[in-house]
Amino acid sequence: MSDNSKNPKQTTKRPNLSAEIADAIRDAIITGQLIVDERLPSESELSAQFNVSRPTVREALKRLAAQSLIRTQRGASGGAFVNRLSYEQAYDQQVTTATLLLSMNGVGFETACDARFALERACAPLAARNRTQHHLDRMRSELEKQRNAALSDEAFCTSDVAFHRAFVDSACNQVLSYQLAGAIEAMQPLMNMITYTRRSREKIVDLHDRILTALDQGDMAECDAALEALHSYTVDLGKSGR
Amino acid sequence: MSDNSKNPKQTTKRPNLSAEIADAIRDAIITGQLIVDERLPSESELSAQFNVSRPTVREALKRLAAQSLIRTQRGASGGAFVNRLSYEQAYDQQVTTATLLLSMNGVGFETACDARFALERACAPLAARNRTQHHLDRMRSELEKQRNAALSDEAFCTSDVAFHRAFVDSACNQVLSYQLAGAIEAMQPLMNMITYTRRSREKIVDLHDRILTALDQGDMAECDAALEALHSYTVDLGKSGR
DNA sequence: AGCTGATAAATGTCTGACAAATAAAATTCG
DNA sequence: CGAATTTTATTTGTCAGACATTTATCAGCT
Repeated sequence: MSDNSKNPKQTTKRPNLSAEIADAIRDAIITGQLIVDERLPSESELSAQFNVSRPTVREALKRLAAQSLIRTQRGASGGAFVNRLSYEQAYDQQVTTATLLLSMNGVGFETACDARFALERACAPLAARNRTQHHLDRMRSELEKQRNAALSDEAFCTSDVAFHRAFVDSACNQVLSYQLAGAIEAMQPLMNMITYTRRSREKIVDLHDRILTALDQGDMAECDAALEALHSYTVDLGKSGR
Repeated sequence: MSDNSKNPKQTTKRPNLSAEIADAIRDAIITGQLIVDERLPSESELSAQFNVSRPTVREALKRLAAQSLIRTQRGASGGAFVNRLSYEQAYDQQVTTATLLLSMNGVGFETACDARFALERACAPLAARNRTQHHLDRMRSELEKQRNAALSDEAFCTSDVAFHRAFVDSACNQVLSYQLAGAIEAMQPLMNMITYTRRSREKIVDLHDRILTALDQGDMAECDAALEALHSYTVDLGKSGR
């Protein structure tokens, strides 16, 4: 790792040192050569190792920081540390990425909707088995909000998302919750924008109630059926708008 | 946007200009103030606008580049452009993030497995409806590979992943394919490491065959049953190893 | 008109410096 | 001797200016 800069274009004529360095460090983290909370060499040491200037190293480190792979700390015994990727940070990235994918690639409403409900229905069996009173309470609380006719459209939507998030969380599977963060949160604006003028809150609240009741009783078939009904209703709303 | 540097600590004592600038630009992209393929101001102009130096601006831009939000181009009429986030780029990030989440947070084998198969089973209805001959051929081709007893463990696993990827893709829903990239690819090493010594290839191939046959016939119930069987078998393998 | 070379604009990189934060060591005082 | 305080060293954050490299554009020549 000392003289890798002697030969000018060793691999594939890369005019992008900071990206190269970032990739090298990223690989070291992914393969486990650098473990969580381990401190990277200081910027000066890294610039010496890679034979580049400090600004270049810094650009590489910022790339990694943007992915939450490292965190930095100033001062003596400060530096860059391998970051334990938290679910919260991963959620945010997931939501950002999913939002952009939807808005930038002209994904059709029905496609997004199909994906969203397919994923959510995947949670039903686990949710029926693992849900706790805490989850049921969260969902019931949101449902009460939604019954209030004075609620603004925006607040109704937020509560809608919270309801479905609680449902997903009730599967008690962090991986699933993470994976669905994008599907649920990113599609809120999309679905909201398309359906909020025509939807019947009453019907949605009824379906939410069916879901909650089914979950309470551990009836995963009924739960799935209610989700499917919500799916159909939403898709129909989308179609009628075109 | 001109004198935002006059008051030293306007919001929350942030000693991190490059992060602040990156967030500002990111927001502009997400909210649609900057649209795809639009060119950002040059680094010099940005440093003037934000009243910071060019290296600081560059660090901000590298953060965005790391998330594939922008791309840069050298030369006259070059610069930073808002990037159309492609599914391919999103796949990579998804897989990287999911891999790290699993390895860094001590996710149990069963939890990961439950999530993985729940998500994959979510594809079954859509797959049964939308699969094309192309997808079936891809899966059949992988299945043939897997029947070859001379195949190395590693190659068998790669083919296994390719088989499931083809299955997911057969739902013909890009959003779903994107969401499942992490679930399928990131868990390969995990599942492989745990089960490869004890699993029966024959049994797995049989189950793959059931899945493929069911998909061919559009029998989504049978397809789901086969996936559930594969799920149970995998979980059992994990349990017996503990 | 078509090709060629100069020009300008932009990113990529380097050097060197200073500011700010922070922990550890050194010092001072009770 | 022990505790509080000051100093010091280390490291990241920021700045300024410079040069290298790439690339589109345009002037000029054949």
